[in-house]
Amino acid sequence: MKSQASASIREFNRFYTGVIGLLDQHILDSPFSLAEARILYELYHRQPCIASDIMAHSPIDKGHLSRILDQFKKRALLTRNKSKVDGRASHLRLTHRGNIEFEKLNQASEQEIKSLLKKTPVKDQGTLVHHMNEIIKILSHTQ
Amino acid sequence: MKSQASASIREFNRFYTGVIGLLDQHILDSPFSLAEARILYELYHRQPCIASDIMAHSPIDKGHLSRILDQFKKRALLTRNKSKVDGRASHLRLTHRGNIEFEKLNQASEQEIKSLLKKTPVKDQGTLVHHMNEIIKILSHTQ
DNA sequence: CTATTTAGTTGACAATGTCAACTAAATTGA
DNA sequence: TCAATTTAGTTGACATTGTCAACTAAATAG
Repeated sequence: MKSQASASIREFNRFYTGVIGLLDQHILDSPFSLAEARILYELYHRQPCIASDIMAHSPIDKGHLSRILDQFKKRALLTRNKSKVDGRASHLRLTHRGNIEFEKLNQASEQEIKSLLKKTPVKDQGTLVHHMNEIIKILSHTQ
Repeated sequence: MKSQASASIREFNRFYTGVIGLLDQHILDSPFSLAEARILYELYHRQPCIASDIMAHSPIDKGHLSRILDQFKKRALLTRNKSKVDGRASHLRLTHRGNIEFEKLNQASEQEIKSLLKKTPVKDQGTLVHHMNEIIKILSHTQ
């Protein structure tokens, strides 16, 4: 690898860290932390699931996760039902309210992206998505 | 914008957050936090500069920055010289040791990228960089 | 069955980030 | 010119977030 490549990648990383920062701003106006928003996303898409499913797909400490789930339970966003086949695990499911909260967050995120792209011609938006998909293809073996 | 585009962008964001996480791992083995590493990067490239130059280019609270600079001073990585033209500001410069430390971090980062790409054919590495540069072009107006 | 692994909880704590009040110097503008 | 405002940076107090290890209980392996 030319060392140039690694410099370019690092430049992209700094740039894109900024983009992600901009796009995460909507979370600041929500009742969720970044970690909570991520967990909510995982719950929404994986439910019913158990805590270790989430840990397998999201880099979070199990103590931290356990407490976030407590919080969600207290806020009536989540139900935890002890599994009948494995007494150690609990089946996690979002409540109606939990699903609604996720969808609100999701819509805010969509708005954030629209606002980011409001000066980007639609044609370029398609090209952008293409480049992103290609990057995922090339790097997918690393994840 | 098709809502498909925003879904793709969010998928890329989740994916790339993971990549950045992998590439930042070397910082865990270093004597620097993520924020410190970022500040060190800015200092290295902008020196001599003042604290507000860094704040203008890095999204960090001024209190936080002030304390990180204190730390760097204590660890003999940094000198602070009160400006003669503006008595409020101090000129920041890395010491020899500070520069060395940055270069070590930089090399570790380069290693991290090499290791990430070790299964990626060189040709794909070039293509990857191309896609990254195109994304920067398309989104550069947002930063 | 013992030994180990897995799922999750809890306590203690460290690291990190945030907010506001504050000093001092520079700049603005009537 | 000089009071008002802005800018640069510091400090204290605090909240949030993340990390580590010890622990219970259930499941699984040999």
